[in-house]
Order: sequence, then structure tokens, then C-alpha cells
Amino acid sequence: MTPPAVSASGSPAARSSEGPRFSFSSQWSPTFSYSFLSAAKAVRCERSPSPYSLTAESCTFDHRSCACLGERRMVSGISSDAGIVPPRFVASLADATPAPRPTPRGQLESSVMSETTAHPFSTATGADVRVRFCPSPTGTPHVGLIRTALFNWAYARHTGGTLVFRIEDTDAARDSEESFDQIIEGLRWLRLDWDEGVGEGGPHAPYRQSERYGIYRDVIEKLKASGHIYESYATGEEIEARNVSLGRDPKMGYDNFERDITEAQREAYRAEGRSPALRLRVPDTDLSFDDLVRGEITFPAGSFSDFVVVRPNGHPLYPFVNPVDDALMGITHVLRGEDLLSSTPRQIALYHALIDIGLTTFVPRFGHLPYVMGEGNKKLSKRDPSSNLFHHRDRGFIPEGLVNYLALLGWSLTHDRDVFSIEEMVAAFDVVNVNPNPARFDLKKAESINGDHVRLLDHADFAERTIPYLVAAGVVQEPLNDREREILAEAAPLVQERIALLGEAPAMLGFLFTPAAELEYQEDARSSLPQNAGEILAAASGVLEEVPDAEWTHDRVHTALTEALIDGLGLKPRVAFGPLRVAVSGRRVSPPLFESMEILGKADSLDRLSRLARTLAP
RNA sequence: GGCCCCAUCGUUUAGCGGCCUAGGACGGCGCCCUUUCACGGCGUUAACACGGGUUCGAAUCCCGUUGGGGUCACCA
Repeated sequence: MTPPAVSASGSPAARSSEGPRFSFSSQWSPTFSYSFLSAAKAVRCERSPSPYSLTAESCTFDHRSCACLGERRMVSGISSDAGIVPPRFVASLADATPAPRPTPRGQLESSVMSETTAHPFSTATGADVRVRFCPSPTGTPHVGLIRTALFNWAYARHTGGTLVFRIEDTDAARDSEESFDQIIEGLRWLRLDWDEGVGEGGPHAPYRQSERYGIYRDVIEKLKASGHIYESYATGEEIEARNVSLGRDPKMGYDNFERDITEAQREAYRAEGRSPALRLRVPDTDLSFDDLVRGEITFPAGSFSDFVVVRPNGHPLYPFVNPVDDALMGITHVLRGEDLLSSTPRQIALYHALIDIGLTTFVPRFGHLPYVMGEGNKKLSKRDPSSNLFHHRDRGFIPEGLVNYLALLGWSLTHDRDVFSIEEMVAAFDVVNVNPNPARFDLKKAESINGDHVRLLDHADFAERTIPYLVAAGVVQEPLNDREREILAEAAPLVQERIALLGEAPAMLGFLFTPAAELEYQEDARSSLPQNAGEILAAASGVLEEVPDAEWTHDRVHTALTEALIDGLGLKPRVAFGPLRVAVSGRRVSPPLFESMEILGKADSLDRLSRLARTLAP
């Protein structure tokens, strides 16, 4: 690997018709040449017709403008290591003798090429895209986890690629079969399907990591044989003590000191009865990747160290099995949470080792999705009920609504609309448009979006979907009888417009399924009754008695009551109809009154009026 | 502390150098519709963290500062 040395050995290149250019030999460190490349690109956009070259004009920029073109490191590297202050550096470049071909472009490309050969990132597009969703089955599904699943799914569907569903159940202490079932249930509920993996099978089976230990064992052997991993006997305490004794920050971590311990030393450790963990030898260079949502990210050499891939007891760890499975399964795009961002250089390092032993031929592209935040500035906690997917389902979110809202956590369809169908999302979704900002889970907005989707349902579908909620609330029992179905069919459209959550349906519809004699009056409803409630109820009953059964429609009821109470008694509608509403529904808030009375029928309605009247003080 | 990420109304998001005296949505507020509650309609409130730089021109590009977050496990 190239050490990150910086030398000012750039050789001025040939003058061309556009003016003098400067090229830089590939012995410059990758970072340096890349930095220069960025600067050159920026310059080219503005002024130079030829890529990767600097014209005389652009060489007149000073220290600060140079930094502003892309990279400060370039300037500071030259000034400190070569002892040339930037303005003079520029001047010396301008004065230097032109060098012959090859062209600057070719040279720069070759220096970048050597890097890209070492980092062959996936170039898959369209149907070649392979993404994966690989949860660890611990606890109940978290909305952040589901959002990740959704984005992977949407990307696969958008590109026509493949979604692989894998389970990372290698933590015996925390994993549970119950959680596994819940994840499947959650995905099915939201209609997020997968092409390959758990339950579907596929060419890379098995898809549960707990069934893949044999595979990992083989990979470990190959990595050991090729020298990519080595034995490490140091314990955490010893590593910390070592840092302290060397006068370093105890939290500095492992310093790779066992990379080249001798066989004799290993013997000695073994004689003490110690067994080694296995560590991956990471490259001593900067590691960069082009994050699909965040752009170019570089981790400087030394900011990540050799990490444990296998415990002394032989158990392979997540930072090892996750990339190994991705490699084996041909994953081209890794779309995952931001919390995994800082482990990416180590994963890339592992990938290089895997490529080296022939396990795969490319490194996937990475896209780190923003956090889903809760209250304050904290990640939405697993303990917060809002994080629980099923909590939302239980409250009456419908899949269409929740998926829509989850999609909005870091992505948007367009500038002026945020209610959309999943088909619209699939048509438009691309990870590169995901917003890197953390997104807050806003229940109010989620409910509003859900309400919009509830209103979009056709009446019969809506009615059908309320049944589980009515049953759960004890309003009806399955199977519904004919009369109950009839009531539901008539009443559902009345409430569909006024609820955001299906869980609100039982309270709105309950009275229709309750016999008049068992109706309970809510406290706030009772206390809302005016002094003359008895009079109103009596007048209403009187006029309604006159309406023939055959003419018992909401229009007819409305007309009759308006004539009697508004015109006849001179009451305000609000005062006149309040007591009737309480009598009929037991509540202050209900579906439209006259429609409700129509559904209940004449006899039942009159029953309810007189029943409330009887309970009033004489 | 090292490293990494992030930064537009209260919240979320549009914006990828001139369409921006910054658009939408949720929330809030007001009005209208109305038998209640909603729905719907109309209006209103409110933001480019700060400082430099590049540019004829910057919310947009660059640097820095500040602030937030993450990560530094033989957990996934």
C-alpha cells in the first residue's frame, strides 16, 4: 500500500493551445492526487476545456482560493513538506520547464486507476442491483428498521433489481424466534416482499446466519492462510494498559502491535492457557468511498485499526459475517443506518481481503440512511412506544399511510405533495435523493397522512378494515351477523371522513351495535344537556312518531325535526340537536345525527329518545 | 478526547449558482362551510446557525467557527 507521503514532485506538463498545464506523477499519494484531481475538476468546470488540467490562468489562484477550489490538504501538504509557500509554489509551477507527453490526463488517470483497481466498487445498475435487508431479531420491529427495509425494497423495485432478506441471528443472548416472526409479520403487513432469502429460498441459501457457521469457518481458514488475519492474544484491559503505559489516551484502541509477533511468543501465550482472537490486518492508508447519500467520505489512515473478526472461542463477529454474507450473496448496494457509517472503512478493508482470496470481485456501494429521531435530540428509543411498528398498527394506522409516512423520513416525492401511493414511490425512488439529515418521527404528521389514506379507501374496503378494531374493542364479534354487516356498510362511510386512525372507529360506531337499553351515556355528554332537554326530547319524539316507517330517511327526519325544534320551538340548531345526539349515541361527538337515526330505524331511535328522557330529573 | 456525519419555518421537506422579497406539508392561529366532531375551503404565522472566501450574482460551491449527533466492544 502506498504510504501517504506527500512530495512536491509534480512535473509541469506540456503547453498546449489552451495554455500551460501541469501534471503530477502517480508517485504522489492517492489522497494528494485525488485532492488535486478535485481541484482540477473544479477549475475545469469554470475555465479549462480539458479535464484534469490546470491552465495558466487558474494557476494564479492564491493559497486561499486554492483551498476553496476543493482541498486544503493539497496546499498544506506542499507548504509543509516541500517547504514552499503556496503563492511561490504556484509561481514555481508556472515557471517550470514544460515536460513532454504523456498527457496530464493520462497520468492523472493512471494514478487514480491504481487506486480504483484496489477499490473496485460495484457499478451495477438496473436489474443487476442487489440490495439486502438483514435485521437482527431482537425485540419488536422498530420503525427505523422498517424505514430501512422500505428504502431497500423501494430501490430494488425501482431498479428492477433483487431484494435479499437475510436474518442476522448470531447473538444467542438477545435473538428470539418471536422477534423473527414479528419482523416477517411486519413486512407482510406493509406488503414489502422480497425476492430471495428467508422463506423464499434462493441460490445463496441458507439465509439465516445461524445456519452459516460452516461457511464462515472456511472463509476464516482462507483468510488465515493468506495472512489477512492474525492471532491476537491481548485482552481489552491489556490494550488499555498498553495505551496508558505508552502515554496515550486509554481510549485510543488497539495499535496493531501483535501483527508480527513470533511463533515463539504465540507459544508462550498458549502455554499460559490463552487462546487467540483473530484480527483483520487493515491497510495503512486512507480509505475512501462515495456514499450514495452523503458523497465522498474519507477515513484517514490510522483512524481505524485491526479489528477482531473471530472470538477466541471461534465465534465469528458481526463486522465479519455481515460483509462476508454480502460478498457471497453478490450484494451491490448496501443501504443501512447511519450508525454503521464509521465501521464502513473496516468493512471495505475486509472486502479487499475477500477480493484477494477470490471470494468476490467488487466492493458494494454504500448509502447511509439518516437516523429516525424521537423527542429531543435522541434517536427514537426502543423504549418509546412510537418506535414500535405494531403499536402504530394497533392504533389503526393502515399500511398505505404508514408506508407513506415512513418514506417521508429522509425522502420526498416532490416539492408540493406528500401524500402518495407506494407505486408512485417506487417509480420515483432513488437512494441518491435521500436527505442526509436526521428525521424526527412526528406522530401528528403521521396520523394526518394516515387520515388522508383512510379517506382514499373505497367504502367497502374501509368498512372491512374496521372490523378487527371493532372486535378488539368488543363492539362486535366475528363473524358479524347480517344486520351488523348492514349497519357497518351504511355507517362506515359516515365515519371514514372524520377519523385518521382505524382505532377511532369503535368509539364512533359502537352505539350503532349497542341495544338501546344498554347504551351508556358519557359523562361529558350528559353534562352538556341543557335545562330544557326533556322538552326537546319530547317534542322530537312527538314529531318523529308521525313519520311513517316507509319514509324514515335522514332527509325526512331532518325536515321533521327542523320544523318542530328550530321553527317550532325557536331553538338554535346546536341546542336543539345536542340532546338528540346524546340520546342516540350516548356521546357528544358522533357520526351525522340524522343518518345515524336512519340506520337505527324508527323504533330504535324513538326508544333511545324516550330512554334518555326517562333518566332526566322529573 | 480521536475519527466520522449533519445544519432551511416549532417539526419535516423543496431548493442541486440567477426562476427565492425561499415553495409544500404537519402543527398553531383566524375565518368560511356546518346539527356535534371531523372533512373541506380561504387566509395567516414562521426558516437559509455564524464568520470569511470564490463569483457580476450564493440557501446553493470552498474554508473556518459554533452547535448537534454518531462511533471508537471479543453486541448486532
